[in-house]
Amino acid sequence: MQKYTPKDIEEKWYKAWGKNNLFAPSGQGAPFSIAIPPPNVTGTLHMGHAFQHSIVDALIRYQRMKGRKTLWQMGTDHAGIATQMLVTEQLAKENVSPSQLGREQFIQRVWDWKERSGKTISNQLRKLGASLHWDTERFTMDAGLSNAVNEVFIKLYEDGLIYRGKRLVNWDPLLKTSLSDLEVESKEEKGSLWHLRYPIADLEGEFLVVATTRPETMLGDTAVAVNPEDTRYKKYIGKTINLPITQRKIQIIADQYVDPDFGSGCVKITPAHDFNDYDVGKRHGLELINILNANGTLNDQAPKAYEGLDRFDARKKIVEELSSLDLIEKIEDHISAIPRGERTGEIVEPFLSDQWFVSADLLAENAIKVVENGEIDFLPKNTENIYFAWMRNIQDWCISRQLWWGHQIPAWHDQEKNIFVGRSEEEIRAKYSLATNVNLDRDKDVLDTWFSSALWTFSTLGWPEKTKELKTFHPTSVMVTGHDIISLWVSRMIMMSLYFLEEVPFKKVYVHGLITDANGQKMSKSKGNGLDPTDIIEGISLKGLVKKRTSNLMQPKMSQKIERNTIKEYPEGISAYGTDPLRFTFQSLASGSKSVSFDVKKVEGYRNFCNKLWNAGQYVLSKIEKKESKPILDAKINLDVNKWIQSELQACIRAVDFAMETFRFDLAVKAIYEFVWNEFCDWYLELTKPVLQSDESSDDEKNETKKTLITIIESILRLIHPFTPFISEEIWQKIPREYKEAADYIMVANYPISDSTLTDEQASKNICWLKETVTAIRNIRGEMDISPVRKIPIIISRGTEQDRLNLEKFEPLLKALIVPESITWKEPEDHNPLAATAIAGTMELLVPMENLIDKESELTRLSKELTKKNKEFEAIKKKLDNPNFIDKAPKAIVEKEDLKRQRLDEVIKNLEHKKSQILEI
RNA sequence: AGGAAUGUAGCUCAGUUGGUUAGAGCAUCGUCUCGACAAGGCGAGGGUCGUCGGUUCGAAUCCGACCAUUCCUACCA
Repeated sequence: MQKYTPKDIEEKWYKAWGKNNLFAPSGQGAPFSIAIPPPNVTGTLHMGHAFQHSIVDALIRYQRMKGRKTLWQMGTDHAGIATQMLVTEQLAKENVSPSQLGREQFIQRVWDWKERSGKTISNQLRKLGASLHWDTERFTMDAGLSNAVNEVFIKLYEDGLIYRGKRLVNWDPLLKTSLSDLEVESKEEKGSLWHLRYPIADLEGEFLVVATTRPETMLGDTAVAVNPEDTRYKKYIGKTINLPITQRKIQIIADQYVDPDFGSGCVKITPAHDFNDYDVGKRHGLELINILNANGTLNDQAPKAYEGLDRFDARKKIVEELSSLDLIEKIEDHISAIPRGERTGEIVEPFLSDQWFVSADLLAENAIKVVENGEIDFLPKNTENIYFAWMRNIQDWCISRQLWWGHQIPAWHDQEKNIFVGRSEEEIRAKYSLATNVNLDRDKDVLDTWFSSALWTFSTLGWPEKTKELKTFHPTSVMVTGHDIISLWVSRMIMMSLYFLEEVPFKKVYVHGLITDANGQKMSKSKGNGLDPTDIIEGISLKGLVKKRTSNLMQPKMSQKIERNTIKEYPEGISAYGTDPLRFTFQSLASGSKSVSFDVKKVEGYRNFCNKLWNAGQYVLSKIEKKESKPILDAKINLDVNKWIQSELQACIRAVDFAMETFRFDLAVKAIYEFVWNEFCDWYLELTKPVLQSDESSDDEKNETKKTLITIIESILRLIHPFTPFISEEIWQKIPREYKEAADYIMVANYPISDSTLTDEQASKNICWLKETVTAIRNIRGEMDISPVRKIPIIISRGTEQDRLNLEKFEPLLKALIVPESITWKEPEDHNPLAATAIAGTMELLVPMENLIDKESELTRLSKELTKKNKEFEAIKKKLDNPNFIDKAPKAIVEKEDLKRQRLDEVIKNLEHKKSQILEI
């Protein structure tokens, strides 16, 4: 028999599905669509992607099997900054700089790179089993989407929602581009606070002390501000400062912004290099002195000695010079939040430059409404707080980037700095009747990548054309994403879709957690704790893993530590667990919590589960022969075991449906896991063995059992398919056609629907009795170290009439599961031998002690059992002794408790009796 | 500073609207080649549900305070 080997069964099916066009929307059901959060075209699949796409694929496959016309729209984005950086780095290895190459050639290089590497992520998604519709794959830079971007830009400009202006923006001096607020990360870092003495003009020897974390910015100071109420400084307001080094004179002004209790109560004002100072400057009409070049060096506004110096070298020099002038009061250690570019890690500077902005207020207003009124639901509900918080305090969005890779802004400038926005130079010339001697230059900036991503749900469906796809699949059904992306992307999609289509982009936003390592640490290259989903699917040696984690480190010093940790955590590397177990693990983690820790041990557990399912499949298939299908399929179901497992299956289907409706993927897979392993494998399969093997069971019984076996496993496979597509397809394909749903592939078979007529409570009760009885005997075996194959005599005592009936009915099954030497029924009044006792219901199961059972161990066992039961009894007694409980609690509860008390009382008396009997020996 | 979330077994997490003895996986211990499965079977141990108070007949669950951790937003130069 073939062993479960994920690799052997996973590779072939994806191709088969694709060949048969199963990824394309089909059928007449209500549309269900999801737009993939576009991965970076030059990127690779990371754990977050794998997690996210596993969830989406489960949703998509579930709805597809439910008969919906299902589209999972594939596409990638151009990731302006990340991709431009990457290609620049490649060029650097050839000792070529982008400027040497020129804009056009550089862009060509990026396209070349995209052609080469763009397939990596697609292939990884295929490996993951993602049932994406590849035929309509889109890319943010392709012609159609670029056209959509232009249309949106032009319309927003014409409607007055896009404007251009000189503003202070976040500037990355390495990339020499602006960044939006959301692309800047501020973290606390150690630094210094320099307290500078600024000499007051005309007052020899008097100073104002200002503090700063960036001394070099003093070269751009145009004022010193104090609080107007500050009595210490009132007298200086209106006077001037001789700004050291520069020899400029700057005013002392009064502004409420200054906190008199912080530091000296004096603040240097540098309007061109600080966001707060910018506002102060505006209020007071201060001059803006920009002292920086785009690359972070000082410009000609700085004294000659400083011109051309890098900002941090300038800082050192300023401090030295001030120090030699005795103008430094003190230097303190200081921790402050340092803003860094998300991609480059470079310290971002507030920088004065011409930029394009989307004014956000109007767009935000509508976007807030649709979430408030429930047109869009966030799941889990509280994630909408992130959305509201950002939306209600929205700032205008800086959309221009000084990059080459991206959508070039469709605007032209003439000599007089007039701006013309349009589809092309020709169109503009015609529209504005510009003479041929007017020179037009195209704006050099490109748009923020998120500008094109904001159109994603509709641009990928063909907008601005009124396509059939757009009509059918928009608004999309769900957006699945991480909470870190709500402001950056989700909110902007909502704004754009509302403005341009007057409908929401999606009806639901499911926000999943962030994948961390097994210790709850964020996975990162620099910590060396990251995992590549491909390595979990295909396996990797320890050596390979160490190499992966330690190569291209920003801090090579970490290398040894990373290696040690890796050896400790994965001494054997990672074995090839396969896609299905990885996917099942991700589902089990999707509980709605904010962060989810990923442990390879979990994958191992679910790999074992897949193995279990595999073996169960083997067992069932081995019992079914094609040629006898007729009597099997015609069989009527009479046996309790068969009715019971059907009931359990129905309950499981209901649980899965409920979980899927509420986006609790963890509960969905848990329901399946428990049903398959704990009921189907542990009990049902074992119970079919005596029926199928025994000569005493009739052909009818055998046939109905075979029928049930195959029915249940076939349903299980369809039930589990959205979560583990490959193993389910593999086993399902081996089931002879006549036993299964009419479909060529399980992927497009119908999803199981729960059928309440298949629920049989009496059968379930009876099987429950059987399980309890078996468990009780197994407990004695286990505790008494009696080998499971050794035959033991069993006496059943104090049983009810129902117990006796059950015993009769299930004797063959009991015999198979508990391997008794004999089973004897005794009436309560009969004398019982000394025996080990177990309780099932109120019935006593006795295993006579002779030669089998040790007195001491049985006493321990009885005591343990007694303690448990007594504790329980006390708790119930306490309740029932409370008159308030009897009075106020619902009758049903009180009766239930009372019944429990009676039963326990009986059980305890029996146990005590047994104990005293043994003590007497 | 403001906002939000989390705290349940050694670890990672479930626990629907308050109502049996608070569950699972992994880890631990004992035991078993029993014809699907040692990637397994069978059995066992392990928890004052962060702390304190309140509401209630009854609280892991509802309310308040506190402690701890995490995230987001804004940062005082």
